[in-house]
Amino acid sequence: MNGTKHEHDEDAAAALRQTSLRVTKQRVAVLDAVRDHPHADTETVIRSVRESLPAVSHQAVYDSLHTLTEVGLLRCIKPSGSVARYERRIGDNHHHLVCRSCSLIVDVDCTIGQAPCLTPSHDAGFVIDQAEVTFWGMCPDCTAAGAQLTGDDQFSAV
Amino acid sequence: MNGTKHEHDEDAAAALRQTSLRVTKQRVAVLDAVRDHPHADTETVIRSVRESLPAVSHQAVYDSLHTLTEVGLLRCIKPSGSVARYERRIGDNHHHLVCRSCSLIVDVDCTIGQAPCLTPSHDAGFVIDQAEVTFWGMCPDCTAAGAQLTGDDQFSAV
DNA sequence: CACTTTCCTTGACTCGTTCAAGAGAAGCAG
DNA sequence: CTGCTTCTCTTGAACGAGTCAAGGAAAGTG
Repeated sequence: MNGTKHEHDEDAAAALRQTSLRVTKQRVAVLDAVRDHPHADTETVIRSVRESLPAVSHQAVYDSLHTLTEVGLLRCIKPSGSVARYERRIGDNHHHLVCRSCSLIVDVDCTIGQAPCLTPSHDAGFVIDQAEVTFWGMCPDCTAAGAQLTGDDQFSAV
Repeated sequence: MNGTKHEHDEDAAAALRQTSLRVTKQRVAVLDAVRDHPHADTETVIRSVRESLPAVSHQAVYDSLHTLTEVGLLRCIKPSGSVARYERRIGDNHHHLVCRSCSLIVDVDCTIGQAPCLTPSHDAGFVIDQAEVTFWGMCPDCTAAGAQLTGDDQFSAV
């Protein structure tokens, strides 16, 4: 295992110093939590942060996630039917594969060429700045387990 | 103006009869409401339905939207930061352009070829059944008005 | 028309998220 | 190092889209 807790903290602190944000232990812990739990939801981040800082308020985590997303240190994704999830892989506009059964999210790189689907057939006069692609399906585990879609999944899916 | 209220009702009723669902005036009204308000949210559907059926409960509308989506008469979309929205254009897996400023949603047809982006660079073993593409940007009106993104928009956007 | 099954009404409730006020700490100037 | 200013965190209440549950109403069937 390379990458100690301390190195993570240093890395997170350095990232924070490059913004105009203050370096607080809460924010460092939130950045580390998201690094350790890819595509984590807020609840997971809160639990993870509390392992090192038992007294953090949920509001501090919400605030940190918002602020860090605003300055570009985190990216927020919200697949249909899911709560907000955060990731530290930013700046490459990669896309996501979401399991309809267990909500597992996996990163996928751009599909065709380097700017896939960035040109809709007509843009209706819009100034487009991002194309977000979400692939829906079943992850290997759920496929193997023969998982069936629940009514709710079907509803929120299509 | 072609397409009277009565014709719409007949059309909606016919669509319902092709499923195993009962034809109720609430469901007919919901179908008509979604036809009349493309990409309408639930609140809009409720208001629209109450123009002809003042006494419908919000629960009846929620139930109808769910059921109609399940049987494939409606499609539900939920862009990040937006509530659920419904549309009657189904079966062609078209995509959406969303204005970051006013939340206007516009349909766009498939982009490259007929099955755009349906093949991620690696599928991580997933069985993929749908690729959902959302284009984010600014609609013509907001661009002309020089609308700036609010902090909140920026947050939920990237 | 009577009966069965599905659907709608009513009203309470959940859960993720946000709001607001005041206490606390980060960073800077001296 | 010390005090000051400003930003950040804690506390606790509130919000809103959506859901749950029980009983009454209406659609479809024979």
